[in-house]
Amino acid sequence: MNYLEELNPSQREAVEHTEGPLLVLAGAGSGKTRVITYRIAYLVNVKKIFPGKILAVTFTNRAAGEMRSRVHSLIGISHYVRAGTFHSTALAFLKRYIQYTPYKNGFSVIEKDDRLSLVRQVIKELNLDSKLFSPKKYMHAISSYKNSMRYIEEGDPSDRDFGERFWDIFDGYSKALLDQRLIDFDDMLAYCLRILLRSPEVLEEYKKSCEYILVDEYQDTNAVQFAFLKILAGANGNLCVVGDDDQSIYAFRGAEISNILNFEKHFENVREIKLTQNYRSTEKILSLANNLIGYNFSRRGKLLKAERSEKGEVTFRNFKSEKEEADFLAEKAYEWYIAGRNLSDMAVLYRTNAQSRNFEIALKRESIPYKVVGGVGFYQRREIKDILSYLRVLGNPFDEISFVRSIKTPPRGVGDQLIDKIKFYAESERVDFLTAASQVAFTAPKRQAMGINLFLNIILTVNSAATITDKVSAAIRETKYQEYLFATEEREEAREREDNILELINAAAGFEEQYPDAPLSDFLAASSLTSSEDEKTVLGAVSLMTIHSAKGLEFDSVYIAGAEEGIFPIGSLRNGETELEEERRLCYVAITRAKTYLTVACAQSRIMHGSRLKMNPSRFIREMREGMLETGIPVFHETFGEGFIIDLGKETPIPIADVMFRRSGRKRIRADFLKIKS
DNA sequence: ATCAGAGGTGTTTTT
DNA sequence: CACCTCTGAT
Repeated sequence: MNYLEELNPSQREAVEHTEGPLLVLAGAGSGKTRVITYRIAYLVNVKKIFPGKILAVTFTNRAAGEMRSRVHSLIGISHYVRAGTFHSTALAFLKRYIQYTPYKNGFSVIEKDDRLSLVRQVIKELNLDSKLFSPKKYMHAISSYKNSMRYIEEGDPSDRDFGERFWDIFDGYSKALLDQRLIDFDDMLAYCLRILLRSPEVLEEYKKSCEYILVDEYQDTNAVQFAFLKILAGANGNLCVVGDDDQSIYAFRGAEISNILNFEKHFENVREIKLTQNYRSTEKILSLANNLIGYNFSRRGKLLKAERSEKGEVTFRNFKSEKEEADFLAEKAYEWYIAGRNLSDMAVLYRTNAQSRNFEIALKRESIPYKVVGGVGFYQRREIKDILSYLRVLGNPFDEISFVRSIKTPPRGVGDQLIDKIKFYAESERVDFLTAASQVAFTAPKRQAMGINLFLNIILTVNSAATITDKVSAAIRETKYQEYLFATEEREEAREREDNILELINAAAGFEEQYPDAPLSDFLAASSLTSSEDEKTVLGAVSLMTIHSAKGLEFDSVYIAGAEEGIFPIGSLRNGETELEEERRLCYVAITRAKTYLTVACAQSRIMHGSRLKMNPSRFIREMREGMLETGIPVFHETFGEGFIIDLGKETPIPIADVMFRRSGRKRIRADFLKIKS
């Protein structure tokens, strides 16, 4: 087994320690994926474990795919190794044990946007004012509740934590899901766990296929995911979790950093291994990362050591405006390109998606190829949802949202009133929407009946197409979707959307190639589980993305944009320190994406919410540069008084107000105070 | 039934 | 600024 030689001693230990709970604290760039894949290979090849007894879980499909292909190249066959996201794993489980769910006749997956419309609908039906009862907030509350153990145990319904009408809305939403045979993202895991908790025979059986569990990005697990692992592995199980507490950036979505901080309290005889040798970044970059993260208190503590010997290059820039910030990047990208380097080795990272705009404009102007990664995902695009709604309604004719969407787009004379009739019929006769539609068409006036029949004919034609790919093509063709696009949208917009729907045909073909006999519902489920996170960076183009989407990636040159108070850290920190620490971890993630070159940029002013605001450099700049203030010259800062010029030489000086950064003593200045209208 | 325009609202990150 | 919803006109 010569590949063990390709590992350093700690990595090797992590690979070879196969029995009992194992916590691998893997710093950024320390060969985390390598450990997981080699470990699987070791289990199969050396320990002779049947691959079907191994379960590997990650958070993104991209990571799961990568893992599969790397395992494949190590051991040849990877068919029986199950590597997937928590959600795809849960979905596969539910498919297998569907008789244990309330969805014995099948279900389809409801996506985020549709969940929101459903909540909105429920709020409306309860005659509540959507201004007072913000659908977004309630959606979020429902989601948090479903990600808690109270929900799994169907906790105390008198619980009023979420406010007066929460339970009304929650019940309405739950009923709608059940009626429409829909399952949401949170329920995938919730139902899965409920079954495991309540049906010992299922647990017994399923456990056999999970004798060796590996978890990637363990710091991002939430309470339900933790419970899932716990019940499968038990206190002494062969559970190997790999993660980095310093890279926990998903608390807002329920991730519990305590899962990794207190791992050894939940399991017995835990072996802990730290991976601190960094193979990615140069020394200068790592020292910035180490300095910065040292300001956090809630962490296990570790120092990354650079294995690369090159010094690397770190630059701080302070620009007049967001425009200059973008122009500078465009210039840098041009130089990079002229120097014969690959633009895909370069990335711009920002805190919020909205920041991409200026960079897009600047790069477009200079004709530099770029790719905005993330943002609105492919399957969230309107045109894609429009076409897929036809397939979805075929897959699940009880799905009201997909039914409504498909029957009214493109418009064909079926309006809200007619749709209400169909809904009413479906409800009173307890039939699905397609049946209801055809029934209503009999009694409706000619004109209305024509619209419905037009729609039903399209559905029939799509249904009779043999393959999934053909179904997609049929939906596009029969709805005359392209014509519709060019009739209603600007040329360029329509062209782009057209490209996307053609890409959808490719996606379907690709899916069928990979899973030749999979039913339509599998394709639809896969599309629901595919997020913008899974999009790849493009060869020969600069990548633009949020720091969240950059997790797990690396680039030779990284440009961190908008390092300003109010942006990064973001200006809405409610729980003070806890959230600030998460922002700091986010910054740590951003820095550690860089291999050789790192630029941190801030602007003195920027347009936000429509008006130009004065901005101040992020405290993170100060923190990461700690110990590098060789020649700090005191200076008067117009807003905050005494401060320092910390950046000397060719760069524009960065004035930093001392009061902003003093760690002890005076109270922290609130971020919204920092936004001063000019 | 459909669309255009006004007005109001909020704005982090996403499996 | 950008999005969404609601309204009123066609």
